[in-house]
Amino acid sequence: MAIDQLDGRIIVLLAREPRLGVLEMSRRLGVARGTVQARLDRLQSNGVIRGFGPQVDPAALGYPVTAFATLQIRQGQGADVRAHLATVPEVLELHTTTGSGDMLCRLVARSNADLQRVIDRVVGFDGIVRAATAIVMENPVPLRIIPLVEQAALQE
Amino acid sequence: MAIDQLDGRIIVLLAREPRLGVLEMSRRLGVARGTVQARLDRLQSNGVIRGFGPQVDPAALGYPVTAFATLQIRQGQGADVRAHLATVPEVLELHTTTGSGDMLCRLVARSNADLQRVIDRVVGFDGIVRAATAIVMENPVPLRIIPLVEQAALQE
DNA sequence: GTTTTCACTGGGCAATGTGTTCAGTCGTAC
DNA sequence: GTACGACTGAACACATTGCCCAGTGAAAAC
Repeated sequence: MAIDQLDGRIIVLLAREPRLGVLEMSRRLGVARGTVQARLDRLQSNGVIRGFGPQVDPAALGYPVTAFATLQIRQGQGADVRAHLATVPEVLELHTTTGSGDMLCRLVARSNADLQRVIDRVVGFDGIVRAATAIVMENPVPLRIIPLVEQAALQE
Repeated sequence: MAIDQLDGRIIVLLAREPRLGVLEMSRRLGVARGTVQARLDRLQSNGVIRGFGPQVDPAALGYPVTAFATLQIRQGQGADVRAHLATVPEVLELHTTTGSGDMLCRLVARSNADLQRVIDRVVGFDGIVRAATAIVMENPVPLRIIPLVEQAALQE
């Protein structure tokens, strides 16, 4: 579960240049190929590296509008609401949070007008008492992991 | 910018089994290798596929606590706050949203106690007027893209 | 109606990387 | 002092990659 500095360098290198093969990585890092391979296997079976799925940009897919919605759920309806939201493709992410039956979800839409349709579909469900939506205007820090990995690697 | 069904199948296949090579994908999809290669190149230069970076699980790195913080920013201090938050490794993501100088950020921490330290560091900055934090308890829908890709592929 | 354009096919080629195995070295924990 | 675990450097067969090509078909332009 703890990663050392070599693990950290492997992850950071891979994050910067994902197309690198094991052989090229071992050259860059100055270690044997088998070492890199063993580390990668370990990181993946550890669950530290979940996978190498393609990072898709919703904006490029035609969904340039992102929003976060805070939902207040009627007591005992949590499971139903979760199931409902899971069926909406525009719901990219859903969290339950502290607070009385609160959830937070990330939405995307084709336009501000389309966002209204998405929100209607999201909140058009019985268990949802109230919804507050915040539309994203800028994304100064896109989802990142490198600084955290470097931090974790230093603390060994 | 629009993707067709073959593009969609490529992305979905790649999301499910990221280790697949171009040759194996062409076999599974029943098209020529060159076609898959050309589509992938196009998807990447389009920006639809941003990359294939490793998906790192913060929990496995020792940061099992996730939280979302809503920050209210003093007028005109936005740029400074952004720069400040970018230096905090535990800030994984930052958005500016509608609302009077509001920002939303995703945080991780080693424990609930550690979250206090992170929040102190985040809000210990002049331009931040107020902060409201919601701790994530469950994550019923982890960040996903496949349903949206399928939706986009159908609409052609 | 003819021609151009474009994407896809199916094949071949050299070069490279992969998965795997092995023996040898080093430091550390017992 | 010995056993263990991790790393090294090398070898091997094999599959895949990047790149090229000519041929086909359909749709768009003329």
